[in-house]
Amino acid sequence: MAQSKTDPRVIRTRKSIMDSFITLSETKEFKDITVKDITAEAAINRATFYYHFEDIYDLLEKALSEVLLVNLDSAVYENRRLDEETFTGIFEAVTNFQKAISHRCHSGYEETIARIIREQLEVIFFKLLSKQHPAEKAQTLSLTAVMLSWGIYGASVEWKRNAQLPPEEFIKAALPYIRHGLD
Amino acid sequence: MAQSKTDPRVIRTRKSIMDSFITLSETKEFKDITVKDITAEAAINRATFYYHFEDIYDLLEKALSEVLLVNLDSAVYENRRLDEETFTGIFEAVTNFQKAISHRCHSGYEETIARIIREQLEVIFFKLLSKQHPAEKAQTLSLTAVMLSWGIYGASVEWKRNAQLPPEEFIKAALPYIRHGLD
DNA sequence: GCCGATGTGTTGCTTATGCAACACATCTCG
DNA sequence: CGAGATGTGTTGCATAAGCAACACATCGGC
Repeated sequence: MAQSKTDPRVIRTRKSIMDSFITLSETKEFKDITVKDITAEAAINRATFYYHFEDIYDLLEKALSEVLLVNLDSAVYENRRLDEETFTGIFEAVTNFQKAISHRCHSGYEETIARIIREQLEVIFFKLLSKQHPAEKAQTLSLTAVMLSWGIYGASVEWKRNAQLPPEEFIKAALPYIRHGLD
Repeated sequence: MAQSKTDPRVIRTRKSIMDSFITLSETKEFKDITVKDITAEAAINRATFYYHFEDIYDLLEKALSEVLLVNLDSAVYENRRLDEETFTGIFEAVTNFQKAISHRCHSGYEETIARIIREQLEVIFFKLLSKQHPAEKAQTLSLTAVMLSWGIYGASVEWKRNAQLPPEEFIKAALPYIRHGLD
């Protein structure tokens, strides 16, 4: 509730730029997408791009964060509790995201994407934990969220390496331990 | 080739307003759509609406003209000649248009819509005639276009009244006479 | 009657976006 | 090597779009 509503032009323009970037990324790899490509696709001025984003790496982060955030939010949706179902949904969202972008970033972006995923996971875990344990110290919740995000991300990497099971089966093995720890 | 490119913001905003109007008209009748509805749907400011359109009737005309124009253009597409196929396509576009908006304007707009249709028909006929008879005087071509547009519109009214045949069959009866006159 | 609620246009000022030009960096080709 | 072509970021100024407020009209209910 901090900022008193943002200008609709800003919302439109940012969305247009991000959408164009996602659209282009279905054709080209990230490294082959230029700022000119994006502004041409979005039919906005190049100066306007730099009004909203530092550079194309900034856009990459914000666009991917946004996509992941939407997936995570819809995975959590009504389940405010951090239960097994929510965990499974979150893990599926992460693996879907990884699959979706695996074709588009053949080199050099792995660590960036890893960080994006962990950051978004941390945010959502912190929110869920705060609801579930309102009395707990913020520092404790924050640290727990950090550890969970690293853990889930690590599990998704492991899943990618030898994916015999579907994600929801794969993560099932870990759930009792996570829950036990949480409870 | 007169104006040296229009501002992309203008194109976006006009399109957004017209699209919103068309979208709303799928739910409500024309007479129940307010300027506020449109600007809310389009997420633009009301003052911006009045920057582009006189009032809601102005929008009605421009939006419907645009829709019809697109249909007509795609009906004509590559056939630059005003032959039987083109005529049939144009007639179909008109009847489709009439069908599409017949649910949305229960009262009071019939004459407006009739004029829109005739105006657009006149424009497209004049263009086609000019290509086909470049040597002819503009006044002659213009008058021919006027008469054709009234004629085709009248045929569409007649078709609506007792529509036993599909449009392309219905218009077939008139084609020889039109062609004979044109040739 | 008159009141509040809702819609229409308009206005002055602020802010976001467009545009053209610039300096700089790569890169490629001869 | 040098010259052209392409991409990046930045700047100053022009214009479209946002916002809040206003006056006015219409309508339905008390």
